[in-house]
Amino acid sequence: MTTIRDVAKKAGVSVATVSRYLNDSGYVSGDAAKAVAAAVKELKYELNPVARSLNTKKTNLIGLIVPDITNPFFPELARAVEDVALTYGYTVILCNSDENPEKEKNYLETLKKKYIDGFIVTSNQLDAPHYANMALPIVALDRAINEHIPTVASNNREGAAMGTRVLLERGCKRILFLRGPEELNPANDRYEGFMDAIRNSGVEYDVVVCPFHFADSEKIVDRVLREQKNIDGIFASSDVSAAGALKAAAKLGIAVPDELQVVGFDGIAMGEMLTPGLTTVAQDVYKMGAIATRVLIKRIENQVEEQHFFEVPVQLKIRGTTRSVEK
Amino acid sequence: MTTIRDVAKKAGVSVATVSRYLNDSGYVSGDAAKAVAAAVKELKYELNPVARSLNTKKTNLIGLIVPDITNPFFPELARAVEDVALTYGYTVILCNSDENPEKEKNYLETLKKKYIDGFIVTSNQLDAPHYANMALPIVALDRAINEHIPTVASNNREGAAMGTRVLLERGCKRILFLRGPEELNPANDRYEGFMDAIRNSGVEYDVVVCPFHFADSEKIVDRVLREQKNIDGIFASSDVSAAGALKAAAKLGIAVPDELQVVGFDGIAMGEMLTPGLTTVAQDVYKMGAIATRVLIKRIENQVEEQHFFEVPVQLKIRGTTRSVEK
DNA sequence: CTCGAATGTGTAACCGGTTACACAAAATAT
DNA sequence: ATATTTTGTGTAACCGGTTACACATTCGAG
Repeated sequence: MTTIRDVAKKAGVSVATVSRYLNDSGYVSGDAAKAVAAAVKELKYELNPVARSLNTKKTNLIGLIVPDITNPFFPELARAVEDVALTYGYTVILCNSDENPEKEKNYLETLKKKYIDGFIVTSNQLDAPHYANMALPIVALDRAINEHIPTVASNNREGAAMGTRVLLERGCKRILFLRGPEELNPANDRYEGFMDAIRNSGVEYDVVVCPFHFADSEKIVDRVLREQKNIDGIFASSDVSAAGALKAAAKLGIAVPDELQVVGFDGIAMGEMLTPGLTTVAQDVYKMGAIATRVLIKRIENQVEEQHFFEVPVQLKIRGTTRSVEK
Repeated sequence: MTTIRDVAKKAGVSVATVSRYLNDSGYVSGDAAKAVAAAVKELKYELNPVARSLNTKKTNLIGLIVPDITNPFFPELARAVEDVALTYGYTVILCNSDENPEKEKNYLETLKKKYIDGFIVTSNQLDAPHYANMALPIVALDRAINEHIPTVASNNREGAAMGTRVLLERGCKRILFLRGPEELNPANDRYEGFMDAIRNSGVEYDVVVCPFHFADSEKIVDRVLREQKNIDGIFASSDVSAAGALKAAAKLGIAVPDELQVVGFDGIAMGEMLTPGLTTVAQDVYKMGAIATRVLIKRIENQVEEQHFFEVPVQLKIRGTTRSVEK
């Protein structure tokens, strides 16, 4: 392995000059630069990033902490993070936290020791002490807003209001809202948005807490639909729970969208694979990931960025689980 | 930051002794061990892994190269890799290759310089020169088998035969096989399996090449179904293309499973969210990822492992896109 | 009792970079 | 012409570990 000393010797300069040349820092004369460049080329020298990291405490590594990459919301996010990171010369470490604070903390600490440069985090415990003392650039995604941590999120509240209006405009008279887990910020925002839209509509509604999980949602919706025969619209806080609802409806022989209209939230790819296609409030997950990554890298590279909160607009995707609007 | 020298001083021993104690290598007396342990505790010493890596050229990092994490087949794989890696104290770097050899090569080289310990690769270019000269532990997943690279894969051929038989047993008289891309090994194996089962059945069949992509598949199947009205069974080489086929059938008003039965391959979560549920040949993706990771780590840690090929059995999941078997 | 092997420890080189600092030469200001 | 600043370079310390090697002691075998 050729080292910087080999290069220095061959170029007839000191290692300091070579290092300055390589990092474009400090003064290097034209002659020296030429000599070093030639030596680098001739020796096929490649800088050892680990040795560099030992000094600089930087690694061009960023951590992406998600609850579970298996949740269909996250792969696209990961993809965006990876794409943007690559553009800037960074590499992504994937961490599944299972929403487990211990696991999360463990990752944070282990990777910090490895001189990781920063984290993009999807977590609902951003206020936990292990984040406060972090002293490392962090960007929060989708969830939880903390004073000191920049956050990228969809306008969940407005999005949920939009989704609700889709059902209202299409004549629903009794709407079931599948509220997400109460400990999740975005789920709460969506609940607020639903309430915003439903409150003055005069339409009857019902709220049931339902995890973002297919089988659980199917079970819950099955029960509710059996108990309350007159429900003609469901707004689910996630596409996965919407899929569960559709399944339950199908098993009960309830026709969608004729007897029951369904709207989801998220915009995951599965939505259009269903038949009928799932009407949904689509988040621009890729964009969220891309923004988060850029913000993080800016922080890592000490560029000033005054903005702290980045809201990414959602977009309605009207598909087959709702009827056409005019009566 | 406390260093090994601080610990040595406090414990009244040399840095070599501390290092030996920490690494459990060489001789360390009971007294020395106790003194060092106490010093470590008192100083809250934590070893700097980057400094260590500079010497050992190991980082406890492994790379996972997938074509695209967004493809629903891969998140579960990534999850398995991550879970097992964590167990052994390794961390996972995620790389999306887009099947692009340049990108792949670039990752390989960049990360090798960072002293990454090994790679798990899902690629169809394992014979490419950049793999041959790698001199790093690699395990191949799902695709391509190379003399020197251990491979973990499903028994695609037998699985495809099983899937085909599902249609045959249920009385299909004219089967359409959606063959995957010809450059993918597993797709070819599935084709062979299909042929194995169909050849002597006397049943008519048709083969169409179809990428593992929803919209493309829908388009292709739509065309074929329009042209050939008598198709009563479709075996798709992937669940995503099966979903496309179902969508096409629905749009054409063809009833599944009454007029047309469909079987997929992969066993991704989406399959059960569809209505009717997708009958499929399920791969045990999690297991594949877990095995691959264990094999890789064994290699990294120089444990001998004679076995080179690991076949993971597939499992039939009979759901609603096929009828019950008895006539 | 002698000797070779096993046990235990420290010094210093090394992994491969970065960078503070000292110093010299050239350019600019006075 | 002198003082000051800018430019350019090298030496050596440093980042924080690992480890080859030399050396000392203890132990069991013969």
